[in-house]
Amino acid sequence: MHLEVEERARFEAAISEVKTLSPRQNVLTAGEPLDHSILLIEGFMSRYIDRNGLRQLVAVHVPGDFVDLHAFSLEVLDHDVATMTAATVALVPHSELEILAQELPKLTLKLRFSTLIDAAIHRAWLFRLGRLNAVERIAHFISETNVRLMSAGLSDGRRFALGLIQPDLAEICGLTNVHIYRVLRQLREQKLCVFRSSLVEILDPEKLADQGHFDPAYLYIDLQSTDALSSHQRPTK
Amino acid sequence: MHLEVEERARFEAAISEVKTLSPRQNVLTAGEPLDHSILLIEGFMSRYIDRNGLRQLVAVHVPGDFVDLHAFSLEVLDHDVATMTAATVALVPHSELEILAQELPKLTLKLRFSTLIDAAIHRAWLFRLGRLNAVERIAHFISETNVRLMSAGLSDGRRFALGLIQPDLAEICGLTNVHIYRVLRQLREQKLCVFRSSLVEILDPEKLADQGHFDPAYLYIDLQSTDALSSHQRPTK
DNA sequence: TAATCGTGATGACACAGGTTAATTTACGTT
DNA sequence: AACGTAAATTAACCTGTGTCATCACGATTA
Repeated sequence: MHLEVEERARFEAAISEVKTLSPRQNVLTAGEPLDHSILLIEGFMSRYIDRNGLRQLVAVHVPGDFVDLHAFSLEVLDHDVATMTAATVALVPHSELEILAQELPKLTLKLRFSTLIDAAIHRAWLFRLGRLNAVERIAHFISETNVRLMSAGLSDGRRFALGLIQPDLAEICGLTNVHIYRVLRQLREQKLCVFRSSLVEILDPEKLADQGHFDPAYLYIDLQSTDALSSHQRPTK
Repeated sequence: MHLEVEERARFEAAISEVKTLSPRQNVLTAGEPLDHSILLIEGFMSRYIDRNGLRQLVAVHVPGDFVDLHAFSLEVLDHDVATMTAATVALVPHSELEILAQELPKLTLKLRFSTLIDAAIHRAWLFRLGRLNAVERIAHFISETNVRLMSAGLSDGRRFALGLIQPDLAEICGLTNVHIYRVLRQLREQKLCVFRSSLVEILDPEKLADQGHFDPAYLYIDLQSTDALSSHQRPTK
């Protein structure tokens, strides 16, 4: 998301607190009332639905993402939020967002746009779960994550660090962890990609995207200006 | 969605055209630029992703829904839109929505809220596809639709008209139409619900919701004020 | 050093749901 | 009334993924 100098300054001033979170930590629970939203600065976080012990991830967040901007209007979330890796987050009070909305209508538009992309990603995930088989689902997810991380300056298009383990992939793709293992082995043997918890290596990005029926259009990424919201927090690369 | 008298009047004035659409008609295609949004007044519509002939529904719309309000900010859609039954729709130019947003900030909030609920429904669908088996998926979908139609005054909680056929259910639930038939038969035999294209009859709403792990919280329906946006177009209830 | 625990790696087996194909029913059109 | 087409219904068979159980490995912790 590209911010003007003034917008960025004003936005940073709205941050009430910067926190470090430990990995695998529950951060928000469905139903609790919220008065602030979380901007992810470093690390990976997830949003998931847990009903009767059945867990389904509904989003994976990368640095630069607003994790729960939708809580601003909903007031109460319909899902839980957790860290996947250690993470650094900035908290922005809803009261500040309200003021920001009045002062900088253009920034508000950009924020709304980001929640709409969040929904577009939901839809791509629906397609993934509804119509792709196990190998295709993983291929789709890795391709999507690769593009999002490229846009955040955290992937060169072939290699990136990702804090996810096999059971995470299972909860993302609606599969069991035993089967995730089979799929990863297959992708390795086909020389499409190698997934290790700490590092993902894509050997053939194009074939992988093909296999996952992946087309990045729904991410609405302007490939000209790929600086993430948080890029000022890290050495821009 | 509850609108004040002034809001409703102003909103109706923003409508540029009311159209009747025939059933099973494609209305919008992914990627085409849009300058207006569609409010569904009567009938049922769907949004779906079609990639390489694989079709997955990502939303079903009931009267009172804004079908593509998100197009207002995205400008281009990531999915197609079609009618399921014959339908009446109102077109609202984005330019009018822009003006509306400035004149009536409260209405804008309400509209944003409705796009957030749209996303919350996406998430419930993700859970459905990722974690429920065939019978549970159908039970979940029918329970959800029942609640939404109740809120629109189009279901009494046990019976409602729905223009969906078995292949639609397949594209909603990520199954094949052959298997949909098996599931519907099972639900019939278990005396939970009877699905006919023209009429859905829920014999045991509570058991059906249980079976589908359905909890309506994510619909954010205020059971006190259940008038739909379009309710002024029809005799209420 | 041992003990514990989370993660990854495997195999054997079971079954939910897909595939294919055929038949029947419903419905709109001429 | 006759026709064509799409939907519903059904059966036989197959396969992708789940289930269950075990083992190996490395990282913590006692």
